[in-house]
Amino acid sequence: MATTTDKRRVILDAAVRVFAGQGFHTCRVSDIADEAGVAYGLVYHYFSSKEQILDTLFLERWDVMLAAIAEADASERSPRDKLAAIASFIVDSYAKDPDLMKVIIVEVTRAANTFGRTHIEKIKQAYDRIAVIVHDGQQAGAFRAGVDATLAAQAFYGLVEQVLTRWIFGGVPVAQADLSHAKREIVEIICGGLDV
Amino acid sequence: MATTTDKRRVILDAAVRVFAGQGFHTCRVSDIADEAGVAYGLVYHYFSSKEQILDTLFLERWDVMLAAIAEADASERSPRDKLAAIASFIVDSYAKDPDLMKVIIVEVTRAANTFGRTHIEKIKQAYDRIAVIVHDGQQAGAFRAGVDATLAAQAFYGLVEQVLTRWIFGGVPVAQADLSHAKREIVEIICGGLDV
Amino acid sequence: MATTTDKRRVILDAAVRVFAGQGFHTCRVSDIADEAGVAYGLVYHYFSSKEQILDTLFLERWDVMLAAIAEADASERSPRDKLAAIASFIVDSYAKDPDLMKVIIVEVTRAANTFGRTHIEKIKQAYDRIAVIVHDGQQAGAFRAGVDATLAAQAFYGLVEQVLTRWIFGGVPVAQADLSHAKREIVEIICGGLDV
Amino acid sequence: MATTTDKRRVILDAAVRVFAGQGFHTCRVSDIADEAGVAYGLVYHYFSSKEQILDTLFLERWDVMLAAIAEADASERSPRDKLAAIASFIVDSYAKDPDLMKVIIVEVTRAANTFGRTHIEKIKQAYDRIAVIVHDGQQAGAFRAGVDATLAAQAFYGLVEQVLTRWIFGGVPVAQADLSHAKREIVEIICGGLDV
DNA sequence: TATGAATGAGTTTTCATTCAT
DNA sequence: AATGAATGAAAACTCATTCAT
Repeated sequence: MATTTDKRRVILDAAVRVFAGQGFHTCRVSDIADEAGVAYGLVYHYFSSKEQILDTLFLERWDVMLAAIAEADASERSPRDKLAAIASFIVDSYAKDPDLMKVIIVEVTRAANTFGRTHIEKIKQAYDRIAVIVHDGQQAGAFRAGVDATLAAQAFYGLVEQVLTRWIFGGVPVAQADLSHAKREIVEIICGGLDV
Repeated sequence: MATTTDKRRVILDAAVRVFAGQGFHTCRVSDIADEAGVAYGLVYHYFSSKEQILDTLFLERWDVMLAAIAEADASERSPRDKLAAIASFIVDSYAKDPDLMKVIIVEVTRAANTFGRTHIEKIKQAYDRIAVIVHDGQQAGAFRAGVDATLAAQAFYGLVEQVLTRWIFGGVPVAQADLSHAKREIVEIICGGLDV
Repeated sequence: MATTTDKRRVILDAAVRVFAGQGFHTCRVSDIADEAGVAYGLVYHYFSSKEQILDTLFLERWDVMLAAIAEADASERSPRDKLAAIASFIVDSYAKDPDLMKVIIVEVTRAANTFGRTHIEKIKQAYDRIAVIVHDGQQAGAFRAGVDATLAAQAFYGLVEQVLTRWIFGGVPVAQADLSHAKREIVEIICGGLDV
Repeated sequence: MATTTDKRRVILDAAVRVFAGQGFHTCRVSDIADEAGVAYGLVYHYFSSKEQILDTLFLERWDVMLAAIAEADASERSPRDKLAAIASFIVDSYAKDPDLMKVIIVEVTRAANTFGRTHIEKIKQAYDRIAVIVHDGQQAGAFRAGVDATLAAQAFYGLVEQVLTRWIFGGVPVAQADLSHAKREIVEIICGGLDV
């Protein structure tokens, strides 16, 4: 059993904890090195800047996310179940590694100025694919035709992000029951709406 | 002769433009002074720190927002129209001063770590009041009882923020038609849902 | 009597001493600040970088030098005396402020890679004006026509620089007698040549 | 089969190109390793520091130069022809390997502070031997007695260096005709002088 | 109020050098 | 000999904040 000591990975993982704990702007590179238990310079051996670490973290994760969305879309499920699968995936991602999701959302996805700018395109891909699911659902008669698909996709993704944000802000570990509840309700609200 | 030269106001307004343009973390206090056309030190005459400027900006605006929500809630409208009024108010706020809304959302509302922390309570008030509207709507039989009111409020607010974020990221001025479209659809989606 | 405390000047003068003593590449900005007796940051208040300080020093001095050459050329002297005046000016410049001349020569004039590059044009102006003096001397029949004027100018300037370099390397203060001797001999060698 | 892969030599040659291209202070040891196509650590296997590489380069070349001067001096030539031989040797050295000469002159010979310091003695030997040639020429009645031999030697060497410096700064490859012209004129100016 | 020079701690980044393999 | 990961000291530069005028 190979006790892998991939220092690059160690640094990346340490960065997640540090970014989540103090925030990207607030932390120092030395905090990451310390947390990783490696020499200062090694961080720069593997990454060209603090930004590039965040970059890497985001890209790694977002690609998994895009793959999950694609897979959901490609499945034989109903449109509603496709959305459910996506919501489920994101919620589970948070449950598995709250720090990582916190970093992705707080420091990248929602940071319109500094960082998000760089990744707008990549981020939009996720929105767009969800919009396609909604649109196809409308074509297939599973969803109401009268709604703006793009806006609906935003509602869906906005709600998911909002839920995670609450958990992130809350600071308390989220119970298994909350996860299930959230998964179920997210779809219920978006699909069922508020009207009687 | 009301050539009011309230330098404090001038600085505040300049800060909005600077924060919106470069981001809170990226800009320097001198950028604000330059933009305002005042001496460096004057910024510190009126504000104790860079943070305090953002603080002030947020508080000023958020109180107006809370008032608007309260007013909507207090009105004789239907629950759905109350949500419509709030959506309308926020969208109009963006139309009137996109830079300010950008700053509020990007630098405060969504900055879970650094800044948002300080204002969580204040921010939550808005969410909570919206949740109350939903809840009351359910009590009154205007909204479905089966939905989690808190989650529904998050869906509503999440969608609104998501729409603004799109506009913010887009960088292009938003047409009047987009505003009206957004106002209408936001409510339609949240209330009507996607299901046929 | 205005005890001028132009901190900018103080920094510039301190830089001369530090550059002369340790060399541009070897010294730290903090050495300059210390030598000047000012806070670290003030150096950056007046100059944008360590390089820019050297830049300023060079430009200030070289312009004086070009003016001296121009003045010598404009005078009614014989070509030989014009060269003598220039040699005299440069030698006196060294006598007056050896550190400054050391910095100019060692760190700028002779540093083909890093720094000199930037100022090649400015440096060339001096060479060219001297060449013109030689050329005019040849036209006027005061100098031999058979020699390449540009090369002769290089010989003249090369010798002057070589002499200063010796003094610089020598490290010992130069006696008045050495100065006079040098002024006289420089012209004698360049004009009289070695041949019997 | 002499596919000699003397890595030490390869590193040395690569260093010449790198030093010439970026300058000693600006380049990194890794640049040299990259240029040489060897592993980072190998540079330190053969040399104890970046300085030592420059050291080696200088010493190798300067010894050849001193030998050439000695040889010229030992020959049966006239003093004037001895100087001509030396000028010729240096000019040819530049023609053969401009980068190497550039490094020697710019980074060692002219760097009074940092590097030259170490080699002052070695450098002076060249000057001194040239001065001896001049002095002997005066004794033999071939050169004018009235001139300071040391200064004359400086004039000679100063001109040669100045000519190379021009070529170095120029950056353009030098034509064969320029080489011959320079060789001829250098001696002509130093020996014949400017006077009619 | 208003100015902007002065301060100096704090952080990123660079890179020569070492060392285990 | 050869490799390149690992180390960490060193320095430039930034900028919020203070303060004398």
